[in-house]
Amino acid sequence: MAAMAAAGTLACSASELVARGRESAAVLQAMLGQLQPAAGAGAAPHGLRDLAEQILRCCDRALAALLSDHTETEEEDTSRKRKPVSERGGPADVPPAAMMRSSKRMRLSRRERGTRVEKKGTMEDGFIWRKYGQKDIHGSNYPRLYFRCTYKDDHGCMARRQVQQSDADPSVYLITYFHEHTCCRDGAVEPPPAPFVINFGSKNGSGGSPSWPPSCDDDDCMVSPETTKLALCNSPEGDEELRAGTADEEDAEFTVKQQSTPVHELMGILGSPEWDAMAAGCLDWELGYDEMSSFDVDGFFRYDIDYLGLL
DNA sequence: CGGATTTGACCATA
DNA sequence: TATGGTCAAATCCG
Repeated sequence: MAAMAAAGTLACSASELVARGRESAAVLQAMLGQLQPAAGAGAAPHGLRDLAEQILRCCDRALAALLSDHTETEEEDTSRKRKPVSERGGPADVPPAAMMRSSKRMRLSRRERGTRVEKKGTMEDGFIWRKYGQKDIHGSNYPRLYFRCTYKDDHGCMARRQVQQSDADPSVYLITYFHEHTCCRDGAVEPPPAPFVINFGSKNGSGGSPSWPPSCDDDDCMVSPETTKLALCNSPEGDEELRAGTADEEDAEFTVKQQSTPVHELMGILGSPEWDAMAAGCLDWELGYDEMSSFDVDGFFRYDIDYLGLL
């Protein structure tokens, strides 16, 4: 019992670290993208953008794996309490169609926790979501919106999210994620083609290069598929502020403020022994989740973030 | 016309 | 029984 609690705490801590690393990787990818227009002496070495994308994908997978580990355990516990449809014995006059609907209904246990993210100004996260429901929540001024992955049918991606505006600050969206995106694994969905430039540096997106997220005044504004396809697996979260944590761990939240780092500082790292060590660490992630148990995640991300001067 | 969204109903859980 | 999550028919939209 205590071991399970400890494991849960460890998973929360690790997911925070992975999320932080993911933010750093997104910034790194953005900076590499900014190098593109200046092709020549200052241009990003070939393959670095691919590496940045790889880091992002690794972080996404690791985060999803960490979360699914303990949420699936909880699901097992609650599912045992649920009677199979055949045993529920619905009313005799229930039409077959209604029974079919009932059996297809896959509900989350209220005990099942997702990953909570607070986003300011937009609910966009780079993934393509399909809204499947909306509900007025008792005691809340704003309805809760329910989304699932657009590729649920195509690739069986079970990723879902719930979005609700904050009562305290309507410009803040409380987003809770459930399950991992499987739609961008194994090439099910093509990763963004290079070059892909994300402008993280300014809040107003000025500067001429394409920016993420696209400007949108309407709170319900959804990003066009043409735009979103470019970031399917990377989900660059280019908001001025992002807070993330597990939905049941208030104290586990942390804040990441993204800043613009001069490109020349980044370029100073490339090719150095430090960079090689960082790259090797990222590539090792591709070996699988088992290897992560012996990987110094905390040290890696502290090193990464400190070196880039993002904190 | 096909895909996405809306919305009322259904159902599980606390 | 109240509340919240999901379904699916109706509707909207490009």
